[in-house]
Amino acid sequence: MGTVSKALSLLGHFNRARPQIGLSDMTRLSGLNKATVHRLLTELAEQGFVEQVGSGREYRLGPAFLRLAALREAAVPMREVSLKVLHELSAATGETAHLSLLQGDQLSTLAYAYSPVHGTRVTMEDAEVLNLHATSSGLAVLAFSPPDFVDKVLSAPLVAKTPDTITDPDQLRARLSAVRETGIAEYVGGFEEDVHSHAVPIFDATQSVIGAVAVAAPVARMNADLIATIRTEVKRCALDLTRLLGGFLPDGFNRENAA
Amino acid sequence: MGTVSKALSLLGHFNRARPQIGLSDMTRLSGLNKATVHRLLTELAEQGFVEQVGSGREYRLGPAFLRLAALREAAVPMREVSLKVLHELSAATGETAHLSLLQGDQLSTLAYAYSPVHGTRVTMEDAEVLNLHATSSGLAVLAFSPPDFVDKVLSAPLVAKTPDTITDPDQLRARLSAVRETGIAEYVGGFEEDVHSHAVPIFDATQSVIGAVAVAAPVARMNADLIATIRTEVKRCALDLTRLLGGFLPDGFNRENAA
DNA sequence: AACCAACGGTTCGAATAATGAGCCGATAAT
DNA sequence: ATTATCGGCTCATTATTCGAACCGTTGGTT
Repeated sequence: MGTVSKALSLLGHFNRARPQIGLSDMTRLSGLNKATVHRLLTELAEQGFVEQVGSGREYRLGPAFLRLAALREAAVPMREVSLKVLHELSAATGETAHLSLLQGDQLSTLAYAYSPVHGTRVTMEDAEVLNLHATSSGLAVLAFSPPDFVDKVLSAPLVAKTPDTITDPDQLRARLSAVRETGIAEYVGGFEEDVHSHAVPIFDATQSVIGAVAVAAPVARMNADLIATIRTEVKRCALDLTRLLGGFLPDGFNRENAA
Repeated sequence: MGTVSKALSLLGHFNRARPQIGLSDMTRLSGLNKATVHRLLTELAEQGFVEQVGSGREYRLGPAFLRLAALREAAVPMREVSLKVLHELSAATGETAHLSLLQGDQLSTLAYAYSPVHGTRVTMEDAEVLNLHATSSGLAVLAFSPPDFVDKVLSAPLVAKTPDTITDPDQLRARLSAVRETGIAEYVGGFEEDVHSHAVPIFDATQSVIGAVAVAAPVARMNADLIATIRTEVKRCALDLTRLLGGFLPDGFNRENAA
């Protein structure tokens, strides 16, 4: 791995539960040498990608990201576009809709929308990270990913987020081929208990999968009617999003099922 | 300069006018070797910090920033950031510094900092509300607000907080165009008597004005030297704050005056 | 007070990764 | 057909990065 990748991978250890990280912790998290981590953090700090908080000398994400995210959004108004579509989707289904993008071997939630119809709902947080093997979005993405990527993901240790998480690679592969048949992925309680979700992949201009749009509802509310509505709506929404973002369906994608 | 800094500095060449950059252009912009730039961009792309657009093969900022900016936002509240900057500003000027944000047709003070240098000082209270027509911060904001907003504010009854408050719309408009020229607003005794203040607007990611940072001093202490110091420092501080909060100066903003 | 562990940060020879001149095939303009 | 640029790639040279060990400090425990 190159030096730049090492530096950037340090940034991936920040999350909502761990917003600032000390040098020693970062050393442990990254598996790199302490001197190396220190030098990388120093360089990241010089460019405003991390900054040190006054006492304790821990590091946190820097202000540069606000600026660059604004520029990214100005160049590619993905978030704005998807929020609009997600609102429609959550309104049509009465449930929580979200869009997550593939980043490395995880999914990162870009946007989500709630429906005001029900008091109880599946809640999301900004930039939430989803596991590929534990979510319907993950299955949707994996089903249309290159085989070697799937191999890599499934050969790594698969964490059971709940008792219902599938951690057997063969079982997962069977699910993936079902997803390829129908063009839609389904998962019950794999990431959080009592959540039943459906997801459809979205693709970029090179016909590669870049993420998935999903609708998540409480298990208790899921019935045949709702399932039928969700499947129809999430498929249409995913197709819209792929098009709005300038993407194309891959040749193998089942258009009848998709539409 | 280290490799990581080189890679990160490449990202700085993206802006609104130049949202995507080809390899050769980036080579010229950065002054680095083409092979080096290519390798750095490839590594940045692997981590999602840049991505290649389908045709032309140009590079643009990647989706990773959306995620990291959301985390930064969650980790570092705006108030904390501005307090740090305001402390520096009050230390550099020896006077009271404050940041106020536009809320409706008033300004609401988000944060302020005192200097310990002088026994007498201009005092603030938390979440103090300032009138747009009676304060330097207000003039700074109005000067860079949309015309219809200015019309709305100036057509409403303008309260005279002191004998020195300007309540004549035409006179205020003249002041606003002076502010646009210089990039800094000045007001003597308009909100409280014996207070002389300077303010510079700050902007958000869409280049809209969101508030102003100001330094206020007792009239008795204001002299040519102090004015020069304040004008320099408050301009620099406002620029820093705009950047720290992820904003951009509007295209018409006089950068020479701003720096 | 003495001790100790953990912290952030630094040092320096050895190991590794970055560098850059030049080449390649593709594309597009002349 | 020629030429100029483009993005991308190779490889010997070289500069940078790595990492075990070492500081000085802090905070807790005995």
